[in-house]
Amino acid sequence: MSMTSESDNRMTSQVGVDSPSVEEACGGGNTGGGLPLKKGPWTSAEDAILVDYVTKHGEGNWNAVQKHSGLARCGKSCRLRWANHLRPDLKKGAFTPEEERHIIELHAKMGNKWARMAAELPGRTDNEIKNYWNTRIKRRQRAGLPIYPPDICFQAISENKHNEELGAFSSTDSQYPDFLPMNNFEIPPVEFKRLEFNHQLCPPALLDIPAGGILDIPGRRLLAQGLNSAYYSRSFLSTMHPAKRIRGSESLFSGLNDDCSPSRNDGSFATCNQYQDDGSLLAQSMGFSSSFNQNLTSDHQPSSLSVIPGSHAPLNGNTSSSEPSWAKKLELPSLQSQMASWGLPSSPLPSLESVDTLIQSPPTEHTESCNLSPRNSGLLDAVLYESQTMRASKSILHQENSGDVVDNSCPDLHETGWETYGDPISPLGHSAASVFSEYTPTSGSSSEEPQLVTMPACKVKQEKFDFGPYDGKDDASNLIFSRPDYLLESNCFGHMQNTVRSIWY
DNA sequence: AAACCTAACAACCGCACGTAA
DNA sequence: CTTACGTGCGGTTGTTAGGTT
Repeated sequence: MSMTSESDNRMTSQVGVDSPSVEEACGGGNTGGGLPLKKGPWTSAEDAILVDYVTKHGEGNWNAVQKHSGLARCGKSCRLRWANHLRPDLKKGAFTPEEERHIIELHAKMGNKWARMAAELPGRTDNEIKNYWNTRIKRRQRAGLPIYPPDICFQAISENKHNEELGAFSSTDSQYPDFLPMNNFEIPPVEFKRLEFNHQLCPPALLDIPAGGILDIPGRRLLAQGLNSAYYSRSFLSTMHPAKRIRGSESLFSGLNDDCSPSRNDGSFATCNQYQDDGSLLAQSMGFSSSFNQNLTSDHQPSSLSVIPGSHAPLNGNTSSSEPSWAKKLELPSLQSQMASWGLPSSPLPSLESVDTLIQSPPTEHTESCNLSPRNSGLLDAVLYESQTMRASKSILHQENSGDVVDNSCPDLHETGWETYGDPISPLGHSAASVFSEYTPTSGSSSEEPQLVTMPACKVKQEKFDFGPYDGKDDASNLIFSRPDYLLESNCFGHMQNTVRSIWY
């Protein structure tokens, strides 16, 4: 409470009791007899009053605190103060390494569920954890480091595979009581090497995975982002490279329609020069928009598009009334939330909804009948869920692969799956590109300046990324670790664990 | 010494949900 | 069934201290 004490005098002078928006700030606006409510830091005197009151009357009914104690604070503020500072069971001081590790695991599991995380960290508050996490994100953002340690990704996917083999799925957290061994704080080292932004290593390559050969998209996305991108959370992404964010779906998709030639059929990339410095171009150049072009020729209007089997969205861009409830709001870990946001069958932006027509979403029946739901589940659950979803979607596509609706070759199926996570509202283009251009390790020596990587018909700016020394080799063994598909091969994990040198911590 | 930057912390704000009237 | 209220949660902003330039 040193801070409170120190601020006592200051606060009494600085924080007046005449704050104009107090009533709005505290829902209900209970001023208890018209006493103006105070805002700002608490004084020790106020703390004492609150502690005394709670000691006598217990927690709850916070608005009564102000009424009965004369404290010029709204109930909301009282609750917050008590919960975050005055509770006797609070643990003060910095997080221990064990706690930090636990937070990371919990965040991978739960996402920004601070309260739930706090429930698993005795003596810690949601606010504390949130502040810690946000600070940590900033720090790692600045350092260009991934947010989640690779072993968490490995663990998640390994368990995914294991559970698939067992055929046991559960959406409950208790499924993973020991999500990661607490004593396994040491991360296998990852040696990042230069990765040429070769379009053969771009999503087309990622997507050219034999049908049914390996895990479905979620795992690949997981690793693509978890291992290669430092940008997992939407908020994180939204603040990191504003200039690269997709400015608007309108521009993106009008661009796709108007400016991008349907060039995917020959494996090349569309010409979209106007998006050169935009995530949409990156997204296109990464190929995620490629199957848009399968359906979207330059003279296609959205209304002329067909409904992809399994899609909830009518292709005229109207919001689907049958949008599955889980699609409306997903509560996913930061790893997941980014992914999931890309994959939402319906995006919050109406203008994006035309995308929905191109994004294959799981049939409602399937969703409803599925035991797995990304809501309130953790990373693994979401992975499993999405894997199932993708499988179901693939199945549907296979069944209806007549060519009228979707002209699918096997790779296209994968591409469709990849697109499923391609909600342009979230910076998929950015993140997808980030996997290969921004956050794929590049040579320290050769990347002093942003690199322009020439691709068929478009250029992608490759940002400097310093992952440490680079030995100058571009051999496949170096590159392969950047390939999520490789990472998902069932036998790769052990090798990976032994080979990679972490840039974590 | 001043300006600037960053981390850590505290608190506010708006929204959502549950419940009682 | 509707509404108001209480509460919880997550996002965001503001403040301060310490370090760096």
